[in-house]
Amino acid sequence: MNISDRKKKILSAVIDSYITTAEPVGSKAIADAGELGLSSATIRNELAELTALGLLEQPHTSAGRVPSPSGYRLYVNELMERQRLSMEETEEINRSLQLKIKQLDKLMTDVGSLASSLTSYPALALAVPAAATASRFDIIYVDANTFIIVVMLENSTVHNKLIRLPFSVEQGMVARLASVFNSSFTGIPHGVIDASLIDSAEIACGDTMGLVSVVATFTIEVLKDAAQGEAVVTGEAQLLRLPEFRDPDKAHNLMSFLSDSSHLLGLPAGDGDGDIEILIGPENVAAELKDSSVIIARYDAGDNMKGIIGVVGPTRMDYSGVAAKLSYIAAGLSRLLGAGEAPPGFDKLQIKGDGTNEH
Amino acid sequence: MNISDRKKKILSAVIDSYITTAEPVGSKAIADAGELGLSSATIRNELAELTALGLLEQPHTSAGRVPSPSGYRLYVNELMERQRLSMEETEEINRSLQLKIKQLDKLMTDVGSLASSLTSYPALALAVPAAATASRFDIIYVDANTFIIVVMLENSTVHNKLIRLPFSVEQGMVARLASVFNSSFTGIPHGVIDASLIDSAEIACGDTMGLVSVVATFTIEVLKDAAQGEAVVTGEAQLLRLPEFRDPDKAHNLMSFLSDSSHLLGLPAGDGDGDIEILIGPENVAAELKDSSVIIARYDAGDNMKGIIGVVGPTRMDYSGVAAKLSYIAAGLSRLLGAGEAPPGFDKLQIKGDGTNEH
DNA sequence: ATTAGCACTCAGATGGCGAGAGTGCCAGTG
DNA sequence: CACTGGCACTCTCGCCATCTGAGTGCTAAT
Repeated sequence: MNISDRKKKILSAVIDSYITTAEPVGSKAIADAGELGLSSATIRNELAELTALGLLEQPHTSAGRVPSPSGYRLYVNELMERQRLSMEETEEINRSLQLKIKQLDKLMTDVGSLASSLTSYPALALAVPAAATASRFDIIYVDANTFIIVVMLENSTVHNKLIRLPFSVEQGMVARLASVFNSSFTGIPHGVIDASLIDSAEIACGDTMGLVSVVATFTIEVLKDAAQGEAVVTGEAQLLRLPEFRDPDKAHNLMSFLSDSSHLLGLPAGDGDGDIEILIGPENVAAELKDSSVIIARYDAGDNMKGIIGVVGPTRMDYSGVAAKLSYIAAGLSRLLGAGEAPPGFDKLQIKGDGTNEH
Repeated sequence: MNISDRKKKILSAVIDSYITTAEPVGSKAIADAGELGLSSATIRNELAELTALGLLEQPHTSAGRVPSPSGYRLYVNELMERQRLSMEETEEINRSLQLKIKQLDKLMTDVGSLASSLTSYPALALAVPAAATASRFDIIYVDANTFIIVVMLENSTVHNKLIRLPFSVEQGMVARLASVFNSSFTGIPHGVIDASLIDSAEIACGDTMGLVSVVATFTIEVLKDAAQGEAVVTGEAQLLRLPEFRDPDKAHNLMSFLSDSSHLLGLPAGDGDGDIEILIGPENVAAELKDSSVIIARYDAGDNMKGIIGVVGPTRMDYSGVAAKLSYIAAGLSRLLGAGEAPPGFDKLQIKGDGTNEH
């Protein structure tokens, strides 16, 4: 798409204004701003051409212009100014992250709510499926036929599951079980544990009741769960603040979609660290997101700890501000979690997304 | 409040109808239903008196009647039929609970979403503060100055925290640390661990770097967190389904209130198992809930595992249906978590809440 | 190439009107 | 005396017509 410099400026002006006001913007408003030194008539002509090019849209004949998804795309790809965070903002993020990171089990939720409160949009945080490999087992005896299996993975997360058996097991057996599991099933990637491994463990343990195989089944479940990743959404209420979601049905649609996290697990994937991906309106595959935008940033702190944080909002979004914040959070996460690897700065940030499926 | 039998029937009729339609109900509608064999004029007179008593309200002079909070209170206390769940429903709940309960760390969330999907209202689940006592420690070595402390509590929950030190520690030390913690700090209720205990552990361990005290500080934090209880809210999107929350501002208010779980931790408390508490409109202390109702059920599976599940909705709520479901879920939870204690049936259910702060 | 001017369009606000639902009250009835 | 039929009254809501103003596209002038 090759368009004149002046058109680009005008497009930017429309988008900047629309992003903050959510009102269609007219030629007069742009002329009055005085940035361009052109009369409203001239701008009107340009607006008409931009509309013909599909970069702007007109809600109705006598309204101002509104950016189309392709308009946003162009803006994001070429026009948008990279925003730098202020000292205070970066410090605040660093500080919050330091605190959050200490509680690994609530990490996702916490980082999500950090992102949400920082951007004022609903945020999503997900951990990308990883090869789940156990690094240690613990089995806690609760009563004769109940115990809890605690599995620590190589990615330093801890998972647990309650097991209830139809027969009773004495405490000593449970301890033996734990040690057998520790020697037989650690360091083996999920998926590789098969019947033969279980059999040999059973023999090693002198188990006659099929106990090992029962517990192994549970263990595999735990690993499977862990390998499946995790997704949380926070700050959904933020949606209702936005004029585009004053229609409760629209808001309800999107919120129910978001609250089923399985939808999110499918969504993104991909590698890279610190880079941003922006999906504008119809570029989203899910129908429920067709007139929303999603901005995601990847974090990556070694093989087993990586994922995505992002926000969801209307196509009218502060792309550059949100991208900057998310990118910074993701980079901070990578740095703090990864044992002292080099932190990729915001400068290295690359905006991805080619807009091939513009409509 | 002493009112004629006929008035009670009429009040019930109004409430039943209003609960399902959300429309003010008029005398004719009640007369036409034919349950009472009275003419609309008679019912009109009764309605006028019920309104004078403050049990009903009139949105405007020529509208039907709407139950007032006191009206609901009376209904809940005296009029409401206890609803029995169908065979299918109880089975479904039991089945879901069996599954959910296996993942202790996600228990709250899962039970919350069970309650929410069953009742079609936003649900809240909280674990009541308990005396947090560790039953086992594990320390996982990540690298020379990073490790994870895993604490298992007597209530069979597992917590963990990342520790990063400014100096390095060799792996052997970490193992020794774990064993000292296991012998010194297990079985001791949170709050009792003090400086002298830490000192003696330090000596037992031969620690010269203050390592024990650092880790102990973290441990106490974990215990403190655990003792503080946990609250989750699920299914907030359900609110938007309801006519009373079609106003986005109202919905936003309530949703933001709910999304800050600290508000909820304050709310209920109290003991009892399986019994229901209903807070109608202004009976709620929090201003944000003044025109909503909250129904909660308590579960209690021994000293360390108890809490509350509940739902939030408009005052126009299916009190009896929701109460029955919550009560059943709570009882099931008590039964499944508590090691085989007697399950309190729905028959034993008591409705609490005296409505003293009616307006 | 730009701009001033002008006729035109259309969404949204405003106000009046009628329909309908529901009420309160009164007079009549078993 | 409790109940009912009837009636006048009230008030909301939806509908329609009107008006206003923002914004456009086009044309003619600079």
